[in-house]
Amino acid sequence: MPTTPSTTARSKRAGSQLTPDAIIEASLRIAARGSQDAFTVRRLGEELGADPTAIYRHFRDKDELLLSVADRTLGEVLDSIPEGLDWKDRIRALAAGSLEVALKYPVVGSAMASRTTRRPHEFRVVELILGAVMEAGLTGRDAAVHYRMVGDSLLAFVGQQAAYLLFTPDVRAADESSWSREYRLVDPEQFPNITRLSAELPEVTDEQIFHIRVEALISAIETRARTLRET
Amino acid sequence: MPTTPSTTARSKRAGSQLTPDAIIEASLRIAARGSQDAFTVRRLGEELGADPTAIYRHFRDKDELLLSVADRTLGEVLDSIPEGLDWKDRIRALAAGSLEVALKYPVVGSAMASRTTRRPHEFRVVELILGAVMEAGLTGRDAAVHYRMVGDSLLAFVGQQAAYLLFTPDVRAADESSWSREYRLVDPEQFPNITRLSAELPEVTDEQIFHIRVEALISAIETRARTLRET
DNA sequence: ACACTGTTGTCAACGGTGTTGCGCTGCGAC
DNA sequence: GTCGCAGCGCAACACCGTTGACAACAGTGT
Repeated sequence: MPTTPSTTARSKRAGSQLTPDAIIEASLRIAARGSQDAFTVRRLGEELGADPTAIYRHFRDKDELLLSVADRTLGEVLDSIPEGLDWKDRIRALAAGSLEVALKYPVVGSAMASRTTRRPHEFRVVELILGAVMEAGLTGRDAAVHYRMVGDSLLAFVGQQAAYLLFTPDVRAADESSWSREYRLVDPEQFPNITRLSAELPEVTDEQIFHIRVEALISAIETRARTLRET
Repeated sequence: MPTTPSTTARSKRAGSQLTPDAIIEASLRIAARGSQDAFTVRRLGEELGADPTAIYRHFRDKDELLLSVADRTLGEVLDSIPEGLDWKDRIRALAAGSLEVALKYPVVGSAMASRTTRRPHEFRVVELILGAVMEAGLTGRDAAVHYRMVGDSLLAFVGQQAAYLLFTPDVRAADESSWSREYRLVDPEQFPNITRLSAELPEVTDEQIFHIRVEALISAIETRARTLRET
């Protein structure tokens, strides 16, 4: 059950082949292969050259492993954020970084969309967002609510994008074609707005949506701060 | 394979016990029981008093059934939106209605967070949102992008809330307690902002977050429309 | 030097999932 | 009256996460 060789400094003993770190890294390797290769316990055992069930000596269940893997990727995100940015750019960097790793490890990103890891790196992210909204001028309950808005929104969006990558190619193709095909064929009487915009709708890219959603968060914080300042 | 008795008008024959509609309604009954009762094919067969695999005579696979069920709930949402609202209140009503049915049928809401049903009612939702952003003063590409912002954001948020309801009680308890317990115990040196707000953070309710996220979307549309008007 | 203890990996198996192929049945059409 | 065939039940498959019993082995106390 203990994750480290417990007491003494004999941690370098050759006997223990598998370590939590090795398992996490193997998980990331599988996750990086996207939907081509499902992230299953048996597949993980294969990747480690060990019996699949050996994993249960180091993690209580697959969920705990997933949380640990997610926390590792959170670290990647945090390390990619440069120092010395103002609050807006810090949020932008956090958003961009989160999206990047979520697309790199889709299984992880999608599984974490409505979870909390309660692990070291998560506290750093919370601290970062709180620092940003407070630097923007919010305090107390306002800061708390706006932090949750930013945190939940980023998680949801990033999870949404990641989950999309996990769909089988045919599902994804059907999804994409609907914009350019089916939406062009709707009844103009019943759906005048769709008809009017049928040319523009398929042109919208994920990057545009991502950008505008992040800016919406930032401007919500800004607006609230200005309102407080004026009263 | 055909979903209707194919050719002639003999659709009212008594022989066929199962119909797509009956299956969808049974699915909704199970989904409404939340996480207490998993939404599985076998459970669905039990609910229908039929063999589980009989469902495959009416739906290609579980995913297609899920899309149909989701479209049905979309209808519920649309019917709950009153006439004669201005664009802001229409978006608010759509958001509130979506959240309501997603929490009523968590499995459905969570599964649809990053999907597109490509079914009748979905076109009506798209039309509704497009109408709102155009009434706000956006056109062309601006309208298209902002529609996607609203649509994707609502879906993501509602899916996130629904997914949370599906977690086993112990996972949910661990999640909730983290705010009131663990976040109070962090190192004040390393996490000054968390420490400063440790009293306010657990006080934030889902309703507050929901409200502020929806308003952020509305004000983003408003701001963009004002910018266009001024130039 | 020895037995003991606790950790780590292997193996077989369990209960659960979605899904498919085969055979029966009974209705509607001719 | 007979036939065709859609609709359903049944058994089974492949896959999933997880558990319990067992073997190998390291470190420790006597």
